[in-house]
Amino acid sequence: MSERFDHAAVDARWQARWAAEGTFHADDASPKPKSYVLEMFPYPSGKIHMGHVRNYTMGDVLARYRRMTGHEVLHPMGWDAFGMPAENAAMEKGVHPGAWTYANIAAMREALKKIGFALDWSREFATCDPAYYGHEQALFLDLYEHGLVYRRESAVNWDPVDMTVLANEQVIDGRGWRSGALVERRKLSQWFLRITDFADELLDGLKGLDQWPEKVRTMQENWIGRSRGLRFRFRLAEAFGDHDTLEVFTTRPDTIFGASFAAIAADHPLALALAERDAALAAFADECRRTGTAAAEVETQEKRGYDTGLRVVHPLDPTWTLPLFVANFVLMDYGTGAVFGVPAHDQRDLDFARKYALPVTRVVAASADEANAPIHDEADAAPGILVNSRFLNGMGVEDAKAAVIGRAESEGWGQGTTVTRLRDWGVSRQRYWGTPIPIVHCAACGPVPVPRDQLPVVLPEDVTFDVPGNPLDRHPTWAHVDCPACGAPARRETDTLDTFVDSSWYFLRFASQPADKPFDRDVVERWMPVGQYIGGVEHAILHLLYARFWTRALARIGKLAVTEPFTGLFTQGMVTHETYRLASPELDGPPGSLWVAPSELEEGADGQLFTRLANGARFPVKRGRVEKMSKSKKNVVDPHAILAEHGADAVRFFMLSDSPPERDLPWSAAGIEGCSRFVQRVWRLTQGPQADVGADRALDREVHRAIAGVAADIEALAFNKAVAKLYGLVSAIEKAAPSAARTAAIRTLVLLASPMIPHLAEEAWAQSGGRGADRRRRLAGARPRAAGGRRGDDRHPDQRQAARHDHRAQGHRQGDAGGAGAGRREGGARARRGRAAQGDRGARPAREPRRVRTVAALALAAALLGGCGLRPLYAGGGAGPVAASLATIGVEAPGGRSGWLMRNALVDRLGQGAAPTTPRYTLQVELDDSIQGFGIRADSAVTRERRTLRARYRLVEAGQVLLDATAGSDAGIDVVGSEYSTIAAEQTAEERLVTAVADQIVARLALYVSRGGGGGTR
RNA sequence: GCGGGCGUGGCGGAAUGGUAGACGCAGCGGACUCAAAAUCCGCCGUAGCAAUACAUGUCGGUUCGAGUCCGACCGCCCGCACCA
Repeated sequence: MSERFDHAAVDARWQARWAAEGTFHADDASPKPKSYVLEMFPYPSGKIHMGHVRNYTMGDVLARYRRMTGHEVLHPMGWDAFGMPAENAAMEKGVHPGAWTYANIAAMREALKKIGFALDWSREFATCDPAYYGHEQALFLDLYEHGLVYRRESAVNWDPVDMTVLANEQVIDGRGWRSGALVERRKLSQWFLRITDFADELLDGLKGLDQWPEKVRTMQENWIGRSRGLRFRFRLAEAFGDHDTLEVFTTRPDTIFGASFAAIAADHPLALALAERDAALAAFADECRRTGTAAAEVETQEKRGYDTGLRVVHPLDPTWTLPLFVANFVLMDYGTGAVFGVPAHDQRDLDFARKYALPVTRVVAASADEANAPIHDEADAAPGILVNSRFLNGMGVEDAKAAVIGRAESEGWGQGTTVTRLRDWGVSRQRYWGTPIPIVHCAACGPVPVPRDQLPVVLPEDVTFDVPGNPLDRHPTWAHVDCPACGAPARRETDTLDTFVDSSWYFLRFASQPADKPFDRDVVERWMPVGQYIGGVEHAILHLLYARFWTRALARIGKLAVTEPFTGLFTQGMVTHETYRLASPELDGPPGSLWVAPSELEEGADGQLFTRLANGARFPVKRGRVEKMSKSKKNVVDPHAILAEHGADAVRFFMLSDSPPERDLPWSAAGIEGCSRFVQRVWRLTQGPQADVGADRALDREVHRAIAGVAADIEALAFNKAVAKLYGLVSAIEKAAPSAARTAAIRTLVLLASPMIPHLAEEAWAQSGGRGADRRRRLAGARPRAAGGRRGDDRHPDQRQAARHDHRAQGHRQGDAGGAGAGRREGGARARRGRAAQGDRGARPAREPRRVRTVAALALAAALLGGCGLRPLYAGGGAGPVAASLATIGVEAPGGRSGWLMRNALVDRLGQGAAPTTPRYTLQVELDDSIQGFGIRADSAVTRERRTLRARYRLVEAGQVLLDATAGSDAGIDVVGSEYSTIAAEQTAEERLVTAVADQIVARLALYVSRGGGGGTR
């Protein structure tokens, strides 16, 4: 027997059934808790690559897991279909961008279906469909009508290769993010979205995104770059043309008496005006512009300036003037494009001052005594008190800032303000393959919105790409329309929207897609926000910031109540692969042609790698670094071939194995083979001999441990750990003799592994369904057992148990004990911050109320005790006689974890900060700790463990035993509630048991002591 | 320069402050087989016959106990970068 798992047949069978039965359709009207799991939708380049497979597998495991734990899951897929590659293909191959795109979509859709993702394909759409972008045009007009869209002439980043404008976010090191070409500056009339209006909101909103990676939040914070300071005007000593003042911005108004020069950017209006009369200045400014963007080595660039000869008047002393420079380090884009320099406290200003022999005056010092401590080559940025600063002397830096701002405002020469690095979002693109901007330009009326009933403005099909530039511009008829306002001949806007607009709201359209409007608000609000969003960290700023902005903009204009679109964000690592190069010193020179693809490798008997050249000769190959898969390095592995060979389940499993999901995953042939073996092992278990009778307590424990561990790991998106636990469970089952317990364990294994290897799981489940007690027909659509019935008490079973324990133990520190336990668990939860996969409404608050309820239960227990007439034995408080006696007891506990916990618990309860140095009494404690499994095995669902801790303790004085007694407690651990119900770690139970037993012991000791020590030993 | 992250076997990586190296890969030995594939069993940080000792980048500290917490340093990765 031991037939091998036939992945080709099984994969196809279940994929067809899931599609036919609509297994993964999300029901908007479901009463179940909603869970929206989303992976960043792909650009339809034509091929799926391993990065896609990894990304979507992670989301899929989570979606399937959520479905099994009783959630109504929305897990959609679509296509980010506008963009330049389609136009490039049109230029290179002569195909229409639309035809190219849709062909790619078809190919990629089939590929994704072969991996068996639990997607709701009924919601699929492509952003290049007028049925999508028409609604986008409507939303654009909504924003336009609310003043969040405007048009202005502006210097733009022009990509000369792609012949389009780029947003600041798309310029990387002075180059286009896609083409890599050096970006030029041009003046164009552009449409802008007022994202800067939302800078504060977007920044402040980050604080609430505690399930986002810290790194991404920091990147967005830095990108928005908010700084507070003073904006004020210098008066020019002599006016120049229209210019009689100069506005500057500073974050250090406190240092204003340390100013020794003012400087403006080469593009500053005043600099431009001056340059018209001064050829040398014009030349200098040109030079600044040239080096301005291109220089990556900005840090090393020399600080240079050009003295304009003008002087500005110090705002706090009309007799004091400063020279005005044009300087290469001043940016027109930030603040006002003008600064004043304080050399003593800013390195850049110091370098500049040294070069041009400007005065350096210290105005902040550690103390008044050091007011004239010299500044050498390093500016002093340390905080301190103000010196050499007239009315500011003696103030702290913050006080001085406030004082200067206050004075500026009262005297009217400046005001406190906030400046951000963030610019408004330029969305105009001179491209064909994008969403047409729904505006008509009329000579008489100006820009006029296209009336709603004329939307969508559809792209013309008959376009040519034989010459560079925008085909819409040169289309013979498309742009020529009558003005919607006055009827006169007018011209359509021929720019299209940045494709980042398309991806700024697609998650809303997934949640609701009526034909007549962008989305149905009620339905969207049922699903949103996305509970878990998964994608690459390369979108940390652009896409994620724009999507947050767009969502907030819709909220501001009253279209939506949601402000943050993504509650949980996870950024997964890349799939990498070893690289291989021809090993030849003489060929080491020119890069590019030396890479060897893995498929071209052969391995010699000695382990040496080589490749066959065209003439059949062997050529040695050396291993290179492990790098991101890329065509240029030839280290790409095509998912199609791997899927065909190993099947979807093995590939999925590999994507989750070994590396933590946030880190890079090195692809290896050996690794995927290992996963194939695992799939076959699981299959063999399901096909092997089964037994109907017989218990196996040890195996039960392994199963329970696996259920708890796998569930917790999936929740935390720690897939590699869940995989390891499944391996462990498989090993344990393989080693166990046939029994009813083992048969049940195999069924549990299938359930546990089903989110990862769904095809095998469905097949095995269907096979066993005929004989098992549970006749659910479709595993993927399975409802969790008893999920509804357990909602009434979402505390962990252990905690219910704990409450009973404390009741029994009659402890006097119940609150402490319970509180400490809860606090520890919370700490652990925090440690996994940002990964806890519980962003959906309803799920997240579980932790807090749980703790509150536990504490409340303990308080109730204490109150009941009081009502029974029992009074605390420590009536005298910490200074009472009982307490004093207890404090003289030295504790001897056994080693090991339980021993230490017990000793600490006792020392704590005996009122000792630490063990007494000269104990009068000795408390000897022995511990007996055991765990037993028990439970109802009938449907393998309800099974419990019981952990028991017993202590024998003796109180000894000078070798004489005064008291010899036992204490004990136990905890039930309800291991299987539904397939995935979580149990607390057995260690947690241990800690609670220790505290309970310690309470008993101390209570007994206190009773003994309070009775004067008589009363015998029992 | 600023911000963030990370240093654990041959490799990917485990480890609520509690037996470091789970699990996988690679490797070694064995079983089955005419042989191979597949599968199964065992070994697998370093040194040592062994008992044992030493081991989580380095040096300190906190703790009964530190890979984990704190401080300093070294190294690597990522992001931003003349931001006034």
